[in-house]
Amino acid sequence: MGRPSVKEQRTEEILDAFARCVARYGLEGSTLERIAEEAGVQRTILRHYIGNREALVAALGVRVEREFTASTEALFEWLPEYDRIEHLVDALFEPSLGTSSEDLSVAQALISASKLYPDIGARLKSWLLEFERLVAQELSTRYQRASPSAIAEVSLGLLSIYFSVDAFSPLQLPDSHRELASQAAWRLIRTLET
Amino acid sequence: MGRPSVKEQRTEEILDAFARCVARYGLEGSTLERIAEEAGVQRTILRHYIGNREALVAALGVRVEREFTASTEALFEWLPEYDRIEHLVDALFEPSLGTSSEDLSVAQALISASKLYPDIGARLKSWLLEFERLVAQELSTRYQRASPSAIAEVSLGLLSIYFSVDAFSPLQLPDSHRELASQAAWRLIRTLET
DNA sequence: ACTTATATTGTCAAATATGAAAATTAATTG
DNA sequence: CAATTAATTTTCATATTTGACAATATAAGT
Repeated sequence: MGRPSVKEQRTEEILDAFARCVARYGLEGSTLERIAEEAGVQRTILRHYIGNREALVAALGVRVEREFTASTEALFEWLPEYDRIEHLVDALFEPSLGTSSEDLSVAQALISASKLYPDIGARLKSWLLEFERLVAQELSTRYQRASPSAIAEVSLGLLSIYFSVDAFSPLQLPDSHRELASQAAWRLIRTLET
Repeated sequence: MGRPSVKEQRTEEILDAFARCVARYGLEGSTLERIAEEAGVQRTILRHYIGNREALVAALGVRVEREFTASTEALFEWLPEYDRIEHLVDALFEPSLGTSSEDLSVAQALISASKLYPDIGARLKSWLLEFERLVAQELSTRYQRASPSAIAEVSLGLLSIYFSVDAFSPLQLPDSHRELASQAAWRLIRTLET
């Protein structure tokens, strides 16, 4: 009995708003006021449902790892049976396919801040390593004769290029940059042939 | 006559401290108090020599562009006559050669914040494009038969990998990651052969 | 209608961050 | 040492941020 709880939804809304703020203002720039405004609620609501700033940051860390891991795995699940790598590269470099650009901004901001929040750093690290592992798996399935170290090098390079496209995006480089990045990724992948 | 001015040195010290804070706490997380403490002066000193927060941020932008551009060009000046690309890659991926890791953290933080500070964004953009231009120049001197687009792709890929090594560094990935990144860079470069 | 559990709003105090100016101290030159 | 110029410290006001709790409103079940 009693009034039905909206704790789940509110918590989601709040952490979503928090993530959007982090993408825009960075972690330290995301004040409780801003988060509340972004979520369209009073500031005291944040405290009521989640807790103080420390608790909010911790909750964001947990949520981000969960979401990112899920969407990364969803991406690989979604890959069709054939031309998997082609689809993967398209998803990584096509604007607004796969992981959203905002997510990567959040990831960057949290990685930079992970010296102050080691727990978040650990979570993002495990997400990233899993991402790398999935890419490597994909590559070694296609390029069975490639050595493990070659696979590791290309996987890392691929992810690096992928991340950089987003890291540079606030600079409003010409659109051609995204295409160049995609081509660079393919260059790297092709080094695994024969 | 009168007491000798230390404006130059103080200004340097303050902006250095500011940069260190930005690397650690991000731009929004760098309060005047923290910067002052990092510089070992009173907060009012910042105001006296540079101005309010807005002026400080603007000054940091100017300084960062100047410093980064200078050290990037110094790097290319420093390259010997032969094996220039080998030395360049070493400089980029060897820890603590060339541009310091802290500088790149500052660059990342400022790039993320450049939506709020368009002027800083423009400065970093021009630095980055110059960096890319220099790399491209180096590559096309060595690989004269490579097409301009191939050169552009590899230059961008190279810088992306370079930046990512630093972007990921707070995660304390195994040391092997740096080596993998370097190898990935070489893989990319070798695609320009013949 | 009453109870109950929860949502939502309101209020206050403390801590921190910023802005601005006045007052003081220190080094140099004549 | 006196004058001068600039460095440094002191002080005050204001705005923002955060924390904590009280008070009220709302939607269920009985």
